[in-house]
Amino acid sequence: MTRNVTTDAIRLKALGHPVRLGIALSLAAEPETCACDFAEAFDVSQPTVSEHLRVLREAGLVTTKRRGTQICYSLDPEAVRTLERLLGALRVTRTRSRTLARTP
Amino acid sequence: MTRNVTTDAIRLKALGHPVRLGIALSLAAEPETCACDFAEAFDVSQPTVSEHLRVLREAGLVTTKRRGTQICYSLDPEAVRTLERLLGALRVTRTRSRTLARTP
DNA sequence: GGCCTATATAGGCATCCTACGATAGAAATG
DNA sequence: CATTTCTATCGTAGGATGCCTATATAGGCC
Repeated sequence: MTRNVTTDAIRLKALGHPVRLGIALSLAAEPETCACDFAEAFDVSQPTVSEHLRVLREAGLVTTKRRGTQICYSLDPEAVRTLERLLGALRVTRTRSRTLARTP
Repeated sequence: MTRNVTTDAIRLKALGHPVRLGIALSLAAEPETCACDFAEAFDVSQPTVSEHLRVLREAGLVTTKRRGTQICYSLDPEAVRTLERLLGALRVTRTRSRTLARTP
């Protein structure tokens, strides 16, 4: 129950950027995508993509695999599952506090 | 399918802070909590809590209801559901691109 | 109105983010 | 080894974030 709020927050923050979220969604549909494919897809420079990938990597959201000169990125399914569980914990479990319910 | 990536990113970013994520988790367990209860719970000043609540509010993650002098916050179940769907979209749908699979 | 409680806003300051161009590193290829 | 390709890192500038104290605002109560 006492989940690691800090780790979760780091991962949510990592996904909390349009480019990085777009990269993650793209990786869900197409695993093992090379870094070079993202620069053109999201209209940012190569160093910027590399930086965003670094954030995702350090958050533990993606894994890498070198394939020749290029480096392929994939989503870490375990990390995604962890976030899904977190979102599940955000589902409201009670409709209203009984103490507050008495107050008009 | 062309979901609003920007809105999703804003919400993920809003949750991507330990205090705000803590507030959200707290609200899931105890809806309609007054703002004043968070300051002591998270060991930050009242204006800081107010600022964090503003971020959650502007992200559409929480709703407010005035009760006398105090303002009670609740999670917006619809926003949570939206994020759950987003996380679902992050589940890897294919194991490997066939094109890439041929490359050693 | 005057006072109290709860919340929001303003101002200030330090830190972090994000973008870029330039450059360095790593692997394949000639 | 030299070159090419792909990726990462460096350096930096502008803006955003997060925290505080001080102050303003809103509602209830006497």
